[in-house]
Amino acid sequence: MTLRLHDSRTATLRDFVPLVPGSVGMYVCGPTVQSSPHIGHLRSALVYDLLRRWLSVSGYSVTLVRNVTDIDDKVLQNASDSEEWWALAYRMELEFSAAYRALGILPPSYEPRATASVPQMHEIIERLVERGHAYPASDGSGDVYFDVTSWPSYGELTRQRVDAMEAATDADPRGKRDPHDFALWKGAKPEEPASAVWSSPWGDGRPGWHIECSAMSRRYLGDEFDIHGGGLDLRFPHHENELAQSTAAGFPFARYWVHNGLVNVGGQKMSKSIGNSIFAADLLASARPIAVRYALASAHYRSTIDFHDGALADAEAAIDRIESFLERAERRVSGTRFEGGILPAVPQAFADALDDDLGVPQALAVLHDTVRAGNQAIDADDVHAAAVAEAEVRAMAEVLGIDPRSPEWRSTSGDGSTERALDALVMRLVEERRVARGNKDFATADRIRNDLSAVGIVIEDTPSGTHWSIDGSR
RNA sequence: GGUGGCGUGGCCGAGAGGCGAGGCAGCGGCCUGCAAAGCCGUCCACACGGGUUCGAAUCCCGUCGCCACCUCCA
Repeated sequence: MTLRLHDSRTATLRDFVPLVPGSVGMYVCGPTVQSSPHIGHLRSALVYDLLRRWLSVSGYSVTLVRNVTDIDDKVLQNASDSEEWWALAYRMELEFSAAYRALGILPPSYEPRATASVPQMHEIIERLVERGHAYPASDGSGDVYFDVTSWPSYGELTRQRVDAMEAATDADPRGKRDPHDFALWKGAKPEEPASAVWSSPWGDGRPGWHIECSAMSRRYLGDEFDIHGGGLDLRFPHHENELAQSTAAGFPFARYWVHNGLVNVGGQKMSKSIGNSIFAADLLASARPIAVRYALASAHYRSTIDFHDGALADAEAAIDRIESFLERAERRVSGTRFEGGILPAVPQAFADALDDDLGVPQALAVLHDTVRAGNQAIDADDVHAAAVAEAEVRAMAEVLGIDPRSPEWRSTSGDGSTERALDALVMRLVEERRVARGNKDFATADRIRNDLSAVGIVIEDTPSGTHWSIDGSR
């Protein structure tokens, strides 16, 4: 089975056929670095991280470009006397990078900033003006607009007709010929800082929002590329406008359009006015990052996630189950002839699930089924089957970025000396408890177990001895 | 007004004409000194009303409810 993706432009599932066999060029709309990252930004970046990982595991060489919009009305608005817009943008960019890293989102191949591609934007605008699809505003503002009436297929991405669209209420029509025309270039205004002004063939100014993505996708991926991704809320107007300006300029542009669902909180869209936004920093402080990742990844990428209390607890429980199986399997398999001898591979059903429009929920079901089968094998003392299940679970978890045994989620104390010291201390208590249990002194045995539990160390008695672990949810 | 989506067991969340996804929680059992972990069993759901069909959660019609987008939100 080959990968099938839901293409928003055609609203159908389509077999994925790359432009160049063996490689994939993928452009994802990144954040406008105007304020701190929230749960929705994380979900979006995570979706494309999962797609990218699966494409890579499937044998493609993936070039992932995720832009940073570092110049924009809101960036300018949120700047202050004590912090210039570019300083704010960079501070926020660092926050985004930290949040992505914490969630195990792999860095994109390239992460271009809009302000670094202004000449490439000019090139596209020039082509549009030459071809009669864009015009400088007649009011002398220095604005340059895309002429939607000159482009009959405008609206194709969202299947809307221009004449049926609501007229823009907030936008200042200024020198537009049609209220639906959108800005490619915005003439400089006296109140805006000189640092946010670039010269252009149409006068000093700054980029419109949409043009940057057309310019940067082309710069890094070419006139035509495979996949364009972004949040569902960007479909219109942002992606519609990108598509219009790039194709009107003569470029084939994206072959597949992928849109991820949004994150609601308490049944409502997050918004500043309601004050229900969940910021990345708070979220990551409230649970293990691996559990946050699981929680955000476990619903299908196109569905809306209604984030609620308990979502993280569910995810913690699921991760714990995977983790305890892997620890259990590792203990049983190590020292046997199967240790390290099984080539890690994902089960076919798992691959089929991900090939079917990135069916993470079904893929997780396969992972959990394999965990159960592995536990059964351990109970039945079938070491070979246990080792196979262990290798499969790790392979699957690695694809999804939720392998609790992977170095990215392990403590980062470096040389392991802290772990060794702690292990020595705990094992002394475990030995003390073993002796007490041997003497039927269960009061002492239980006291030791309770004391350890009070500091977050869990004791388990198994046929192969007593094991301890740290309760990660604490 | 236009475009699109959703309603599944106590909760989360897949599926899309017949063979009970999965996770969490609960209950019963096995195991255990007691636990924990694990295993087994149990809890047989698809908004409502019609229809099509041998058979519908799935297709069709209608109704109700919820949501998103319609010019600078991931």
